Amino acid sequence: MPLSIGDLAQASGVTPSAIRYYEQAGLIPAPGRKSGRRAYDTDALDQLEMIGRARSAGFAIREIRELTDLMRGDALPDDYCEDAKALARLKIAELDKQIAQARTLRAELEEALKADCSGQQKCTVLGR
Amino acid sequence: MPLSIGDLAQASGVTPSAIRYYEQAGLIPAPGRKSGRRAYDTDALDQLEMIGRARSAGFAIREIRELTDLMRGDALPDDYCEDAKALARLKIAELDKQIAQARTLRAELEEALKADCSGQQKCTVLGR
DNA sequence: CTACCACTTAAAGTGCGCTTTAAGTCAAGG
DNA sequence: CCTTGACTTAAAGCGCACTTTAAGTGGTAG
Repeated sequence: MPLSIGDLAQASGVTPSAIRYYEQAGLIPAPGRKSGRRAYDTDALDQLEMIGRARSAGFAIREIRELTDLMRGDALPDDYCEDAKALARLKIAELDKQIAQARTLRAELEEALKADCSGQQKCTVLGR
Repeated sequence: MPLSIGDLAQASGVTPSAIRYYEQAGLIPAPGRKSGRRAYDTDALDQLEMIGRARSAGFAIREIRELTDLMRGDALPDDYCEDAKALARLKIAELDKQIAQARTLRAELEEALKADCSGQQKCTVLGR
């Protein structure tokens, strides 16, 4: 039994208007319709979750579209296979860099937490 | 010898206008002036690098300001120490979540790379 | 039949994070 | 002296990712 856009929004935490926006932007395929209304099957949920991960990793809508286009294998002749692999490797490298930066920042915050302010005039939690 | 805003931009990879914007937004303190012009010392560079990490981790300018305010220890009575710690812990948790998501996405891309398209009609690099 | 409610569209609006513009200041070099 | 060029300001502009609005379409419950 297919999901309405409202159901999908509920399940995914993405608003209906954002889902329509993603469809228009080509991030998700246009679903079937029941009496004019969008009817999704459950793998739309997986797609939205992946989009969420990519967004939170800082990828732009345009970049995500490049990836999802490839993942759907749309009109992708054999010749482009290496291009697709190159794009994937590029994104992996970006993720690695981003993960490293997040870890550095995490360490800085963790370090700051070690400070002990008890008995001091000023809080030194995040100060030197 | 202090750096001009142009020098700092060169060294940090952040444009002069973005640096002024960060100053106006309260992310970095207003530096001293030499005949009307901003004169930075080298720890401005560290601050910009940290801001860069936080931005790339998806933190908003407002959130970064909260952190940098605390790190400068500005007008922070002892009473607020626990608040500061709570904020730091919150951001650490956000970073952990974000790192986990980035890793999931990385694994998805890595998995896609394992496909072998040679001799196929369509590229399957990022397909099912 | 009526009312409601979730949906539909296209278009306009919003907030963020800068960037660009316009007009002016200042120190150094020719 | 005059130009050059990097700086100064305040204000306007821009692209992105949505959100909101306005007007309309069904299917269902009372």
